[in-house]
Amino acid sequence: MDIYFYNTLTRKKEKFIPIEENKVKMYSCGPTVYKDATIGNMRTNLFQDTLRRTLEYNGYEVKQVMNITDVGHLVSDGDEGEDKILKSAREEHKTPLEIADYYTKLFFRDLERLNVETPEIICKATDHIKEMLEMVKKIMKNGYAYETSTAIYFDVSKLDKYGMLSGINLDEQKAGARVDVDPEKRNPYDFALWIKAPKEHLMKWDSPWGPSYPGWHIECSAMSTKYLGEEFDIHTGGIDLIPTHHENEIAQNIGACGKIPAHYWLHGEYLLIDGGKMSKSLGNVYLLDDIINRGYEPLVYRLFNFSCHYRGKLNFTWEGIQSASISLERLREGYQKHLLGNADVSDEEIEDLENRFKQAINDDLNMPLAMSVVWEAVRYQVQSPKIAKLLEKFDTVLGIEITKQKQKQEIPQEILELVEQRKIARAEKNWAKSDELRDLILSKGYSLKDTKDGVEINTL
RNA sequence: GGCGAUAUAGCCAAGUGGUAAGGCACGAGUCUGCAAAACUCUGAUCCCCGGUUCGAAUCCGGGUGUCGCCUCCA
Repeated sequence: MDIYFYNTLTRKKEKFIPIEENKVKMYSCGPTVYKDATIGNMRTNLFQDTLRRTLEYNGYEVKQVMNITDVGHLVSDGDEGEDKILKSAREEHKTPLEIADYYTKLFFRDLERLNVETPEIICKATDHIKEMLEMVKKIMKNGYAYETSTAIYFDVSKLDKYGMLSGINLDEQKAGARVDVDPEKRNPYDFALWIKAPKEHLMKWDSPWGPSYPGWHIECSAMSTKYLGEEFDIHTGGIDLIPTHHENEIAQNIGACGKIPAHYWLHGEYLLIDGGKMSKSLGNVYLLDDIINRGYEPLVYRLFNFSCHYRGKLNFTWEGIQSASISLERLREGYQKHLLGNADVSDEEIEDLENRFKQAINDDLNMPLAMSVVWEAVRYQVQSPKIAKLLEKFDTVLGIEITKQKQKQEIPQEILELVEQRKIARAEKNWAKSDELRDLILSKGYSLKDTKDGVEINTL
């Protein structure tokens, strides 16, 4: 079955044709490890994970590379201000290495909690200084860069076209739109490939231009080329990376080897908070921990993400999380029922569900549509292990651990005794006492359900 | 000012020419002493105006609203 992706480069949905049959090489822009990753960051990672899982579902062997930016990302994308890592180091009284290590660990802890598959290659910028320097030299040699007193800049005017991803037209942009343009820069959109370090700068390396450090964008060009080659299949990232980071990455690769690195560029939209953007100043920045602290398991957030297409703005609300939480529970309960069912379902029926699921994910990762097929399977008119099997297969893409059973909690003896007393009261049809006991148990933090098979006790 | 996205039931959200998927909530029912849970059933003509068409949420034109980027951000 064909797969279609929306390609930011062409602004069209295109049939996916890999360079090498049955193999996919993809590069995913990873985090700058200077602060906690937000649930917004995680949305992008979930999108990328769904992408790779979909490719795997279709039988592709995926080689995914993800970078860890631990140097060079300045406070401003206009190549101004402090390095983000250094800024955090100063504020937290730690070394840059400590900062990077600390936030890298937290990042991967969150990915693991969200059941995100680990990329085949994870590479740190600081481990690839040599490759980056080589690339800068190459770009310079090809005539696409120039030196100033402070940095090596990429000269965007040397390109036939700068702005192919974001659709900006340099002629139409106001030259002075960016404040504080470095007077030595030839064009406002020129960006730093390499930056000369001030004396006290903590992170710097030797180079033909003295002690210096890399610009933000060169790492991705250098590392993608090293691990995936000059041309690979898919490049992913958040939508905000389009106008600067990815645009510059393309410029660098063209400057170095004349090629646009990736054939397909996929970008995930923003997560909104209560209808607006997430920002520190508004105080609405949420971490995965915040969701966990409210008593939800991390995979609830994963399922929540499937309620909307990755190219649409997803609005985060606690109501939405609650909705996803209930859904997750019902999906898992539904799976268990099918597992224990004994009805037969025709192979044609199974095949039909499977086809429609695959069609949905293969159509530019249409997860909301795919979920509707999942629900159809879960709520099928009869219960059958065949459907359970099918759901397990779906879950290789969903990653919501649909086979997971509710944990049996350790119930304290005190509660068990009260439940026993209530059982006797009920047998005597002493409803008043029965309800009194139920309220008492409730006040101690446990809820009761009277089912056909006896009493079910749950913690609140 | 430039670029872009979006407007579908209370909420979230699919659907891009043939009479509106799905989830959550609400309501009703089954079950239960009651409750809870579970299951079943129930709801929208798709921002407004005009046009194209046998036929439009879906195409075109105009309008309005919301949001994002161009400054840090996935």
